[in-house]
Amino acid sequence: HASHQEACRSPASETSPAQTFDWMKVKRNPPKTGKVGEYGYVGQPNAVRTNFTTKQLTELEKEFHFNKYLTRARRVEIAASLQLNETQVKIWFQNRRMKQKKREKEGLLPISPATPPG
Amino acid sequence: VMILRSRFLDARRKRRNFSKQATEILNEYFYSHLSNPYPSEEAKEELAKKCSITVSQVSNWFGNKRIRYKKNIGKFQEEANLYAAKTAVTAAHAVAAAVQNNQTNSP
DNA sequence: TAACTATGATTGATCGGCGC
DNA sequence: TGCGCCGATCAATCATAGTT
Repeated sequence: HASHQEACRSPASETSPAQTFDWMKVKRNPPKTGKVGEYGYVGQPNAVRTNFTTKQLTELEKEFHFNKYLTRARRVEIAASLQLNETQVKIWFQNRRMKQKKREKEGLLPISPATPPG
Repeated sequence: VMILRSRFLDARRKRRNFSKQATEILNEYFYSHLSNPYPSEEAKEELAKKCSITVSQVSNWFGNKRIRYKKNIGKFQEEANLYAAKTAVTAAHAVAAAVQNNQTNSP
């Protein structure tokens, strides 16, 4: 619950390492990735991380190289063909784009240590 | 269980621990900002440069550190006190320097 | 050398914010 | 009011490096 310990303090340098701050209490809600049934959502909120099969990843990767973004229609097709939720496909593409961006960034700066002193 | 792990066997393969001083720098930052160990993009870039690692590696380090710290706070107490004391000394020096500087050139 | 632990990286999914 | 995306982060796990 609430603590009342902070009056005035420098932005850095804590004095009591044993304190528990809010970030240490953060908890993520479990994945609501339920199975998709013909009648809508069915099954329990898959409380665990889905492990995509190599086949699914291969197909997703293939589609990604074709299109970085998906249209609703394409998403439905892929989700159905790969036995995944539309959300999972959507999230996969989202994460894939971020991964792509990170790679482009990484593969450009690191190799250039051109850093004049000062 | 045909969980094809073969997809991994290429990246995480050869991992190198960061240099001791890089870890030192990262830990100093972490424990001196324990109330909110979330460095800004700029701070990450600075840490990355000081540690000679990439910004992503700095992000990974903080991500792992935060999760593992809160997972078992007790296990990090010793380390926490160690760095707390270290930064305290640094802070003391900084204050001393500030005072010195204040006396020599300050209207 | 085996068993165990510490640690960097990967990734499906969540959180908050933004634009439409 | 809702949806998709971005950027950051979480949390679990993998594979390896280091320690016992």
